[in-house]
Amino acid sequence: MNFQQLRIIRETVRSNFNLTEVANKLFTSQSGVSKHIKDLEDELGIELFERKGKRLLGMTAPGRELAKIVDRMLLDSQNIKKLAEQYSQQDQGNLTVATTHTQARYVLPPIVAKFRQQYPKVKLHLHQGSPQEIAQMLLAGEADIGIATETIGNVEGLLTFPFHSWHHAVIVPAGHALEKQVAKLHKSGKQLTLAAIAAYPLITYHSGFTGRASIEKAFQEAGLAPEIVLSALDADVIKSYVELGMGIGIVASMAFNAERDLNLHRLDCSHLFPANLTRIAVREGQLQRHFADHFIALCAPQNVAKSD
Amino acid sequence: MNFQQLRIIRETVRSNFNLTEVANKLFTSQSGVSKHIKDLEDELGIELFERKGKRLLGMTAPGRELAKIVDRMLLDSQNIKKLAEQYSQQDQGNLTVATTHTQARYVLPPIVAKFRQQYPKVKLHLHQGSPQEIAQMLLAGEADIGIATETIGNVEGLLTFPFHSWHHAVIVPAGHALEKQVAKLHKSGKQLTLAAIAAYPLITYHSGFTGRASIEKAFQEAGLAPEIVLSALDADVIKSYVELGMGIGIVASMAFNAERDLNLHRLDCSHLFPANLTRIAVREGQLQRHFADHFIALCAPQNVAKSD
DNA sequence: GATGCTTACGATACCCGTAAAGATA
DNA sequence: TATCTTTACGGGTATCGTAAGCATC
Repeated sequence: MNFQQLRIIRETVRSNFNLTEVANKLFTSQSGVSKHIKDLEDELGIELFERKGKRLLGMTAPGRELAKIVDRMLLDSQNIKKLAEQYSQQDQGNLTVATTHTQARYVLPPIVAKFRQQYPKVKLHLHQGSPQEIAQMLLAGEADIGIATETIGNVEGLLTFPFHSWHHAVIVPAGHALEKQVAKLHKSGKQLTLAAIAAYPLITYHSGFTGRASIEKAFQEAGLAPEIVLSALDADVIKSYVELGMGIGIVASMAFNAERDLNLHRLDCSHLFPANLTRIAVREGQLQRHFADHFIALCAPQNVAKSD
Repeated sequence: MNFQQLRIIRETVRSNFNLTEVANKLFTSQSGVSKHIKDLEDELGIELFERKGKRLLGMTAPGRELAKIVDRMLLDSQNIKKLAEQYSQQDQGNLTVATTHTQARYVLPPIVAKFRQQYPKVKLHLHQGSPQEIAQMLLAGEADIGIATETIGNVEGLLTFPFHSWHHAVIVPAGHALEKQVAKLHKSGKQLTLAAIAAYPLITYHSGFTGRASIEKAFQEAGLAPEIVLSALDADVIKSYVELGMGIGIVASMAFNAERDLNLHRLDCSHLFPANLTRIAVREGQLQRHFADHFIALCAPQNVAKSD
């Protein structure tokens, strides 16, 4: 048994049992991959993979159990390397943060700026993706820290803790009818309603992103079925189309900047949609460079711009 | 990094940083050991061992942390082998039980007999040692199951659960004065006292064995300092000297067999000494063959002979 | 002087990649 | 036929053990 064999086992699972792909990912030859698997199976005296003729289709029962252990071992092997870097190059190295557009664009900048000041020699990698992709990157060891709002909370193998809580807000073109409506309501001591919002065509996030689920839930519970004319990955795109007059937008409230978004106005609706909790996630059992812990420490409340 | 290097790191710690010894233990050459350590240190870019000139004296801080991870990895590598055996040879293999004389001689026989019936192809290895040695064997992976009474409960890295609870008993030569004394006490509804026992020279276990600590504690709390004229590792030895009239014995009550020990009588003293809890221990994180789990299951209360 | 670690060097075994053959869709 | 896996084989590399050199006690 050697590490190359273990890497091959892990990569075979990840690559859906296509050994050619495994060879490419690990920068080695197909034949070597094949032989390594055979050698390991011979050494252990058990079949690890289900085969139909020469094709691999999946794992056997012992194979699945072995894969779990292999994952742990390779994680530990990574931990050894991280440990060594920790001591040999105190404040140097790489930190990969996987996050969504919203966080990267509107929440993380001040934190990243502070971090760079403290660790000028650390190379920061900011990866953008969906919450699912972020979880995958963490589990595969491709990212050190993940930050996302949905789903990330209950992924097996991840350790998460709260980062910050925020609300959605409605954005409208300056002078929009809804804006006047809100002004009137305020005078009589009332607030904006979901029904009033649902009367207009909406532009908001793709499902799975930035609290889209909580928006849908709020409307559904109110018995409303608003027309969502456009969905996008990020608030910048949404704002562009709101400016064009295609509809009113629902975005994370911190995505609105009064100084820059001169053609838009923000309407508070923290009473309409439930608060969203953005979480920080790391892979369970993975050793973190000390500056990674420091990055997480920087994500304390006082460094997060108030958005409501 | 390869497994041989990891094995060498682990063995170096275990062998007190004597590389010659490491080489012998791992059946390889000194020079190879030396080179492997150097290679690993070079690869990681850190010193793992404290050196004085050419001698290794101990570990550096990163070395100590690395050793922990290495232990985990090698444990997992063992787990992979166990897993493979599990599937390739269902009911074959080896089971090493480390225990003390008392358990091996008076408690385990019926359990071992049942086990052999169920798994005739499993080779059982019964290792005897002190509780400390038992813990060491478990932690080093040399034994699968440990059974002992003292200290084993709070050893880091071991998982323990209760096996059975038992009391000490006093044994005396047939017709001994203490025996008559007890008979009298019984008639007036009274019981044997510690003071009555302490009046005679005592023969019991070595300290660290079979509840010796709880015996001492009981006397001490009663303000008594009995004379222990002989201490031994096991009840058989103790009984021999009690028969010779050297003193009265205090042994685990299950060590007395009325049918065999015709020259001795047992006096109940479950009210004088606290109960002793014998525990079963396994190494934390170590995969167990399924017949090992079965062995533990056999240690259920109904299979343990009542001793009080 | 005895023990213990390191370095040098030659033999061996292992790992890798190319190429050809066989199997599957 | 195109894709994929296995087997065979030659070249290269890494590992191992012997032996010599050199510290430490």
